[in-house]
Amino acid sequence: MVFCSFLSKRSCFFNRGLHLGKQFSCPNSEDIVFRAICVNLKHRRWKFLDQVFPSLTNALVSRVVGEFQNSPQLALEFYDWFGKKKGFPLSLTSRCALIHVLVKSRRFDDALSIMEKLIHVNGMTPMEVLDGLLDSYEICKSCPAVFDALVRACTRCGATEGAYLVIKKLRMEGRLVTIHAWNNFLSQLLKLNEIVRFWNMYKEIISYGYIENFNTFNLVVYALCKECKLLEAISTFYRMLKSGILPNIVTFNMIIDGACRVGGIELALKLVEKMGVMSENFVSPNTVTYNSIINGFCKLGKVAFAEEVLNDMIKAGVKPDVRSYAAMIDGYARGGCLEEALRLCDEMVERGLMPNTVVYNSILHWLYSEGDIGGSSLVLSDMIDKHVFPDQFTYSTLIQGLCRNGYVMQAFKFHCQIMEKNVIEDTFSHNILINYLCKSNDLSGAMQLVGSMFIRGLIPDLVTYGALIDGYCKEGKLGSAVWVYEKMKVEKKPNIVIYNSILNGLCKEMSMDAARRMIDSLKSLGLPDAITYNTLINGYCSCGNMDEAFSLLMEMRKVGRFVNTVTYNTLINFLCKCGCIQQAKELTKRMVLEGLIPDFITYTMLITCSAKNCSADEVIELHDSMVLNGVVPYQQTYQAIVRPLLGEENEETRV
DNA sequence: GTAGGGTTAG
Repeated sequence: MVFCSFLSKRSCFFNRGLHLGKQFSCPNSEDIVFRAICVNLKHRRWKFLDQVFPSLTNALVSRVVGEFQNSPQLALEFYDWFGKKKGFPLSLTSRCALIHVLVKSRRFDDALSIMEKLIHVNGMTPMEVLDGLLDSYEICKSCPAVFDALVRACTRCGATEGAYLVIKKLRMEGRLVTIHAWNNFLSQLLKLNEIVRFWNMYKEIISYGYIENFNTFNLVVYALCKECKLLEAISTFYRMLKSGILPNIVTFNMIIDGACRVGGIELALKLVEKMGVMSENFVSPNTVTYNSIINGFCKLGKVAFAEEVLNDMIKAGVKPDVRSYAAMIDGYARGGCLEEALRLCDEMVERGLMPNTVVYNSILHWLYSEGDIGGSSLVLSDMIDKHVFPDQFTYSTLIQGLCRNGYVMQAFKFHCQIMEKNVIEDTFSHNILINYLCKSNDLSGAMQLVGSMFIRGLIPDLVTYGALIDGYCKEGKLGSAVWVYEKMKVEKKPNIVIYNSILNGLCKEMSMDAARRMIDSLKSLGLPDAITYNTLINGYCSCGNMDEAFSLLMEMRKVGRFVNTVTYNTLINFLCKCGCIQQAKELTKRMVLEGLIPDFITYTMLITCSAKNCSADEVIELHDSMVLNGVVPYQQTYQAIVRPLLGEENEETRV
């Protein structure tokens, strides 16, 4: 050590020595450089290090990093200093040496960022990084946590497959990653919404004999809630308690939010109430808890209740945030109460909360839905004035708003503008326009837009393909639809929406046998939904095969959950078209008995048909009986048909 | 680690 410090104090001498060392290939020259670097690095004498830089080799870098394994900060600074130099690239081994040092000293974030750089910037595969770490493992006397860190790095930079390969290879070498690494991997799968894979992995973990920890349990609860399997989520909660693991606020919130999503707000409220007892008084509701409940009420259209929850929240000392207000503002706007929504905007500002992009997007969306172009323009200018930045949602909301209100040219112009600015990152805006073109029978225009998506590096998704397939089917070009379907199938797994469109195509060209076969195979996959059945019913009705249509209705009743208002409307529509008003009325009665309330379409169909086939009194009687059954008369139909039939003295009372 | 807003189907 004395010798080293002597050298460092005389750097000129050292430099000369180094020169000589090179000439005479002195066997100790690397040692000398190494010692010198160590001493000077200890004192952060970067200028000195700059001078010796030309003599550095990868082997030396690894040695220095190893030497500083107990001073990871210095090792890292050395690494960063080296990174700024232009010379030779650092070998994988030197980088891995540093990773080992950082992990051993529990500086995980630094280790992770180096590994992420290796994968992202240097383009290495996770397996190559793993090989580097394995090669240097013994030399660095590293610890197994380094492999957990690699798995974490992979999941963080989206290399999910790589993460799994790493785990698998380690397993084959007899090295097991810990449950923490698996948890990271599982968490990544949930973020990607890969639920099927999540459960496969989970089974694999359990089969290896790992003991689930707190995080594993929370992930399982989260996965179950995502799948709306609320009871199973709750039973996992109890399994957690049995294993001696106390659930935390996140566990509760996931279940409460899950309950709200399936409309089980009462259960959610009960859970909030019992939270204290169930957690041995460790857990109490936080902002997330209240926001889930608020959102639950808002989605049910009960915004006034949500406001009460907000007041309870404040009373309980939990501060509402922008999300609390965003949910209620969206709730009011969704229900057409824009004024109430704007009132809440003022209220949140008074509470010191500024409306953000989400709040503006929501108001914009519902204003456009109402056709209030003027209002949405004002909101948009306000958004710009207040420097609230638009995002992907804003762009697609504007494009859809312009399209659905007839400003198609402006929508395309706006789309081009934002494309030029390169701010479009997702498929929504394209999908909206493609869908619009498909609906206007401009399939070639739609295909062109798909082409421009590819050019921009945007990969068409199921919605894009769905719009095209549906467009072709509606045009009666089943061949083209199938062509798109085949193209899509290479990359994506079709969903029920796609199948429904194809089914509709088959029905349109009256290939009812093929349609029936299709629904049967969909059934074996457990895929059909209400729309599948309704499409087939509509198909049977269109070919005049009412027997098959009604026997399908029976079949649907047996299955249970698929019969809805549309099912009845389809059948009633065809009975009306055939002039069978009596049967149509009978069917409407049946519909009401099943607890389904006829909507404005049912009302219009029946009134129009009875006006053609029955006496004025019968039409009025039909109107009255429907109103008694809770039907809200469709004003346009009422004004055009029913009202003129009423005597003057009755007019006022019935409106 | 959990909560908000936008696209497809009869």
